[in-house]
Amino acid sequence: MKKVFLKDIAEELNVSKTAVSLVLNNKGDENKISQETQQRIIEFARKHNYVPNQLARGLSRGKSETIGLIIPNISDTFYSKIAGYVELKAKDLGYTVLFSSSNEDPKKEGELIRSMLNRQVEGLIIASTQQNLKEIESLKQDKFPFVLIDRHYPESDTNYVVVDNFNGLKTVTEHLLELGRRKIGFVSLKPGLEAIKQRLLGYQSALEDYKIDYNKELVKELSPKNYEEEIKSAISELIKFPNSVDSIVFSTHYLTSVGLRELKKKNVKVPQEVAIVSFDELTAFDLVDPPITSVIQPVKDIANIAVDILINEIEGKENGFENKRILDSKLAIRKSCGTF
Amino acid sequence: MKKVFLKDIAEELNVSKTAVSLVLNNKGDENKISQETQQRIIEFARKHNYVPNQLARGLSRGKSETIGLIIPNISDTFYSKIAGYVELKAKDLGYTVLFSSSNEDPKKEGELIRSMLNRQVEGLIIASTQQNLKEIESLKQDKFPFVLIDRHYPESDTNYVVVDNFNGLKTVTEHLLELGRRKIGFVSLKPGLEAIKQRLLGYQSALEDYKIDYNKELVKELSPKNYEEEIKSAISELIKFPNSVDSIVFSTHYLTSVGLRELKKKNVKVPQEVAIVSFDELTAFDLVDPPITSVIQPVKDIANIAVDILINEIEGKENGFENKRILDSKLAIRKSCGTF
DNA sequence: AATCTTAACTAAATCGGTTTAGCTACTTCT
DNA sequence: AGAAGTAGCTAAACCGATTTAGTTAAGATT
Repeated sequence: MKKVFLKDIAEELNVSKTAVSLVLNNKGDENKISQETQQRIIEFARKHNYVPNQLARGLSRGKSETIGLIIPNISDTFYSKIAGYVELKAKDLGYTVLFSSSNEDPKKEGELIRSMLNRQVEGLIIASTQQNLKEIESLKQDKFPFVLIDRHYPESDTNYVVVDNFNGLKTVTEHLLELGRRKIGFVSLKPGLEAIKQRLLGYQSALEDYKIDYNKELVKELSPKNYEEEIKSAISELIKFPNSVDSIVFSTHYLTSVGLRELKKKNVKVPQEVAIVSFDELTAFDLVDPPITSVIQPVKDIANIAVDILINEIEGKENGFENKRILDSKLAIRKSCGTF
Repeated sequence: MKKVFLKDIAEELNVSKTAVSLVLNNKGDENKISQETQQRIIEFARKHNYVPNQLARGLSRGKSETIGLIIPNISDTFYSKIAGYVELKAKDLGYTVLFSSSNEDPKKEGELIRSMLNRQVEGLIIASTQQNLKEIESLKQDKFPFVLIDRHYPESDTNYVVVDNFNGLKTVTEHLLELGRRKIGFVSLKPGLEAIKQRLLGYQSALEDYKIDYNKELVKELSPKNYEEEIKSAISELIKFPNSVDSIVFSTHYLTSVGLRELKKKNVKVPQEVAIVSFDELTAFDLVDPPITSVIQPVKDIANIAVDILINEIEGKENGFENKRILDSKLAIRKSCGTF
C-alpha cells in the first residue's frame, strides 16, 4: 500500500494539483470543473485510497478540524467518561479530538495549551487546574474559542459548563440532616479549586439552615497528591471516641473509596455508626457494602454541551447559544446514609 | 501574546532562518554557529515564548514525535488507565500521544489507523477489534512501527503485549474448584476476540483437570453491545432451580457488575448460594458486597512495556528487546468466592 | 471583425518549518 | 604567495496540501 499524494493523482490524470484539491474538497462545481474530470479524480482517489496529509492540510489552511481536550487525568473515570462523550459528539460534528492530561500541574497545563495551539487545534475544552488565569485571559484576548468544563474561573468572563457544586453538596448534606444526623464530617481536598470551595460552602449552608454551628474540626482537607496517606489520620480524628461524627460527606469519588476502605479497616459500622455520602460516583457504588448514596454528575451533558458551545463558536454561528452553563446534579439515594 | 515564528526571530536578529532552526534544535554546535549567536537566538526565542508549529515541523521532517493509541473505548476504566500510563511513559521519552476510540468497530479502526498515519504519527499502539488483519499486515509490510496490546492476532507475527488470559482464567476457576464449587457458570462475550476465546479455554482446562464434564449450558456468551439486557436471562438460566450453578466466573469487569446487580435483584446470596469471581476489576471491587475476587491485570506494565517496545523500534535501536510479551495476571482473593 | 463572456482549467505563492549544498572571509601551512 | 582548511554563516529546495489570480479557447454579442 504505497501512499498516494495529490501530486500523484494530478500527474496520473494529467490535471493540475489545484483541480484535484478542489474536487476532493467538494469545490469542483463552484469552480466549474467539468463533471467528467470530477468523476475521474474522485474515482482515482477512491481507488487508490487517497487520504490527505493532515499536517499539510492543517498547515496550509491554518485549520485542522481538530479540537483539544485538556483534563487533569485521563485515568480518572470522571474525566475518561467526559473524554469518551466529547470524542463521540465531536466526531458527530466532524471534528477530531486531541486529549492530554495536565496531572493538575499548572505549568504542564500551560505547555499543553501552547502545544495544542501549535498543532492548530481550532478550539479547546479545558478542565483547568485553575492556576492559569493568565493563559486563559490571553486565549480570550486572542479570541481563541474555548470552553472551560468542570472547573472555571469565576473572576473571568468565559464560556463554561460546570455542575452546581454548591447545591449538589448542600442537597446531600441536607439529606443526612433530614435523616437525623447532626454531627457531619466533611472530607474534601485542600481548597484551590473553585469547585471544591463551592462544595464546602454547600456543606456549610446546609448546616446553617439547620442552625448547626460550623465546626472546623469536622472538616478534613487533604492534599490531592497524598490523600491515600492522609485519609488515615483524617478518619481517625473524625471518629475519635466519644466525639465521633455520625456521618461523613466525601467530596470526590476517590475520597469516598479510600475513606470507606479506612472505615471498614477500623471496623466502623456504616451506616449505623457513621453514615456516608459521596459527591460523584464510581460505576460500582451501587454494589458496594453499603451501596453509597451519591451526587451524580451529568457527565454526558457536560461533554455534549461543551462541544456544542465550542463548535458553535468555532464555526462562528452567532445564534445566542447560552455559553455559561451550571448544570444540576442528581442525588442517588442508597443505603449508606441509613435510609432504610 | 502575538505568535512568533522562526522568520520573525531571524529578521529581528539579522540571521537566517537556517541558523535559528539549527540552534533551536540543538544543532548549533555541530553546525558551527558561534556561541554568541546561539545565545542571542536562544534568549530571544525564550523571551518571546517561541514554540515551533508542530504541523510545519512534522510536515517537513516527516516526523512528529507523536505516537498514536487506538483503543476500543476511552470510557472503559481498563483502557483509560492504559491511556494514562501510556501518556506518562511516552512523555517521559519525549513523545506526545494521540488517542482515539474505535468503539469496537473494525471499519472505524481502519479509518483511525489511516487518519493517524496522515498525522504523521511515528508509531501505533493498538488494542484491536481483531477484525483488521489486512490493515495490520499492511502496516507490517510498510515496516511501520506498531505494538498490539490486550488483543493480538495470533496468526500474524507482530509485536504485542498481552496478559495471559488462559492462565488467568484457569487460575481463578481452579480457585473455585479448590473451594469445593463444582457447578461453575461462565458468563462471557460472544467469541471473536482471541482474549475471550483464551478465557473460555482457561475455564475449560480447569474443569478438565478436575475431571468435570464441560457443560455448554453453563456458558453464556453475551453480545458486547447488548449485554445489559442479555444478562438478565443469562443469570436466570444459570440459577434455575433445582439445577442452579454454585458459582459464576465473569470474564470482564462490566459483566461482573451487571451480573452481580442482577443476582442481588433476584435475591441470590453471594457467595453462600452462588460464589462469583471476575476477570479484571474496577477500583471499588474490594468494597463491594461481597468484595469480589478478581484477576488483576498488570495495566501499568502493559502500557510501559508497549511504549518501550514501540519507541525502541521507532528509534531503530536494534538491541534485542523481547517484542512479544505475555504478562501474568494476579489473583486478588476476596470474599465473593466464599473463602472465609 | 472586434469585443465580451464564460467554461474549464492551471501556475505559482503560501503555510512554517527543516535541511542540503554552498558561499565568504580568515587563518594556517608549505 | 598560493593552496588548503575552517569558522560562521545563508539561499533555496522541500514537505504536501490550499488558494489566489490568472490563462486559454470557444462561443456569444454587437
